[in-house]
Amino acid sequence: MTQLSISQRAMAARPAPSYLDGLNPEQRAAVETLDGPVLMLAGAGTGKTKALTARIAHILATGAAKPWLVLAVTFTNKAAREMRERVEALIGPGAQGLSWLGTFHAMSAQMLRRNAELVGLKPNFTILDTDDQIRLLKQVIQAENIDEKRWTARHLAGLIDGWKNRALTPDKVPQDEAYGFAGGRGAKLYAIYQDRLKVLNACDFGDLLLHAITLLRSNPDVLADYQDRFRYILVDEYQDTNVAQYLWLRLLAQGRQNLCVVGDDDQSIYGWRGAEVDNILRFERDFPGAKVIKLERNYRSTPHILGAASGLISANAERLGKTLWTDLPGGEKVLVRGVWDGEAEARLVADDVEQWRRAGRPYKDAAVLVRASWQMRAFEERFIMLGLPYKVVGGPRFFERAEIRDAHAYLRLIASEDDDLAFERVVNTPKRGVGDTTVQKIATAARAAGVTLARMAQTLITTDELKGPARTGLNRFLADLERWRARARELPHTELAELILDESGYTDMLRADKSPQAAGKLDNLKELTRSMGAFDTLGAYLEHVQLVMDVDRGEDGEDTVQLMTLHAAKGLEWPLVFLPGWEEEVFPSRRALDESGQKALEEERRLGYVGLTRARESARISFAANRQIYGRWQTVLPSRFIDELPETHVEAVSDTGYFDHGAGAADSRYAAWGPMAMEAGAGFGSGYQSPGWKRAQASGGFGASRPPTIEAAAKLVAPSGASDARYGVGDRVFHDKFGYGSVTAVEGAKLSVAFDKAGEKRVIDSFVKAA
DNA sequence: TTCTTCACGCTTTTT
DNA sequence: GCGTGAAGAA
Repeated sequence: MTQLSISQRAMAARPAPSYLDGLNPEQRAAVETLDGPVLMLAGAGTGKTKALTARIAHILATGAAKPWLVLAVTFTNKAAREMRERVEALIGPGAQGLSWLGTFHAMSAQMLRRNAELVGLKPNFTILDTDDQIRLLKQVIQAENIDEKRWTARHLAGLIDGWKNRALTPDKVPQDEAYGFAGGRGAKLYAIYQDRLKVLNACDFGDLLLHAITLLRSNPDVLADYQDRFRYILVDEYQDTNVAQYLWLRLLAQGRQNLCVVGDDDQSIYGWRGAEVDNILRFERDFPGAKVIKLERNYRSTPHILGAASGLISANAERLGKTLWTDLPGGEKVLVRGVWDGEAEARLVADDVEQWRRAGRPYKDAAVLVRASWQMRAFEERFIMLGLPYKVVGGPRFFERAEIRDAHAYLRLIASEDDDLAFERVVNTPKRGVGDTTVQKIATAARAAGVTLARMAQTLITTDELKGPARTGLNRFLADLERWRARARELPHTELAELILDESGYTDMLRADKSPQAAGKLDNLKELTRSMGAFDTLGAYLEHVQLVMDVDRGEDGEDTVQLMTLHAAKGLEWPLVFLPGWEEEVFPSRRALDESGQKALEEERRLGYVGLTRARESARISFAANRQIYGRWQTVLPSRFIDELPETHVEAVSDTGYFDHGAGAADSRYAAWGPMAMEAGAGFGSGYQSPGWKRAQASGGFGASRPPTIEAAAKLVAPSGASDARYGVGDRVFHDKFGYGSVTAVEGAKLSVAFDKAGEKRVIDSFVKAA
């Protein structure tokens, strides 16, 4: 008798198993509807994870299936970890043996390791990350004599990823798309790249899924085995699946049709990396007889927040449609505030946070969610100035840092000497006199002889092919590798890593580095050796980092304001949420709109919906009049999304204080916001429109090198005949004939102005007189 | 081989 | 405005 059936009997003895406690009728239906396909449409904050984990608990506890016969797929390792923990919390040891709970990629890798030969790989294949992928593609492009400045490896990598997301092998790439790269050689390069991967016994992330599909498609016995094995299949965040993942699932689910997918079409925000909202919109057609269960009761946010979010998302056309409701009390309206510029916005947010803190609330209950990571800088600067504790979530990932990748390359070389990409990465890091020319020489010879770089290097140092420092350096490098491999047998892998970093001169190189980042890099390497300690062997560690590009650094529990992108915020929640930068061009992002038009606009809107629904008690949107983007000042307009928020749930407030023009403004919502009113034609008083000068922006404005100041703006809107209005160097001016310019010198009433368009300087009398 | 200088281009991000 | 990356100089 297994432990499972004991706990099962214990469960059966009780009328209502505890994992069903506190579930509402819809959630309960989602848990207990076990036969046939199920689509759980779960709006934000409706207890989706709770229902999903309870469903797994239910399957296991009722004995419907053994844990190893349940396939549960997520997108991120974090989600997989959380799911496992929560199922364990619900039913205890019965959850052990959930060996098929993980990400699409990890599950694919698991299948491939068992049957690697069937797709032309060896079972110990390596998994390349984006960086390896790009370096390999660069080689392919060079080998084909293509201008790599015109056609970058990064661009090609993007195309290939896109094709792989759509499960397109090189022969299936549509003609017109292949023509988009290097004059029609896109598909050919893709094919060459795939050949190179095979030679290297390597996969990129897309390959994991693609090879798994190939494995299942071309081996009916393997497919039948998995179809039979997986009694129940569960998929989290179904709205984020791409075509390849859809095909993967369809193959596996075809047998028993016991597929339960959970998602929210309104929270699909990864279209740009291949996610197809269509998959969830189409589910009922793909799986006839599917039961659709909607979770609409929200346990997270106040009615005002839900109202604002619902109003916004209702502007989208392609929706399955849900109406979130809550019986939580009213709370405050969503605040919308206009500010002068990004700095003022950061000041405003920081002030709010301090007030929140003074009211006895913790910092960690507040989050700032931005559209793009460059927006974080202003907040960080302000927070640092005030000594306000904050934490950037996401950002450059630990395992993608150069020093960590270098260390890994050394370790990979110890584990398998034929890892060419690793060899190339560190053969001259730190510098040992083995430059590009030498590496090229080795690579050409290795390719010709059909051996690995390391092996060819070994051969070449015995000949006279290489001379001087190159030969000495390479010789020492190879001898080092040999010695480390020998030590690897007796030394624990953490100590081995330290030894390698020391003896290779890598730590010395960083110590000699005077740049401020060097110290951090050394810390990161320490962190690396520490995190290796959690694994028994070097091999186990490397397998882990290849798939799980994240390290559990256990820094939870710190009381800090959370600063992150909207994308990173999905699945999280806070009582107080700031949503800055709601301006056209920024959010919705102009780039997204340029690239994918209406489709992108809807996705941006969903992003706004995700942002709003993160808030439990208070959501505070803000927008600026002037924004520094890539070091250039621009005037910006409030986001169209602000207009789409239902007024009944929104409170518009001004914090500028300087430009309160009240009822005269075009839209009372922006009443207090000077520049907007100006743009809208509300005017700043009769004197503003003086002959020849349509508009004089404050210092700053278009393309200036310093931010506009309130004082300068006030000066420029001085009453008519204001020939005495004084300008400062750097002020922006606009002239009918010459367009925008900036003041380079002031002499009495004469201004020297450099006009942007004309590219020349002109001296003009004063701002009331046309030049 | 390595150091220096100029040009370019720039979201979101997981595996 | 800044970091990367490629081409020329030492």
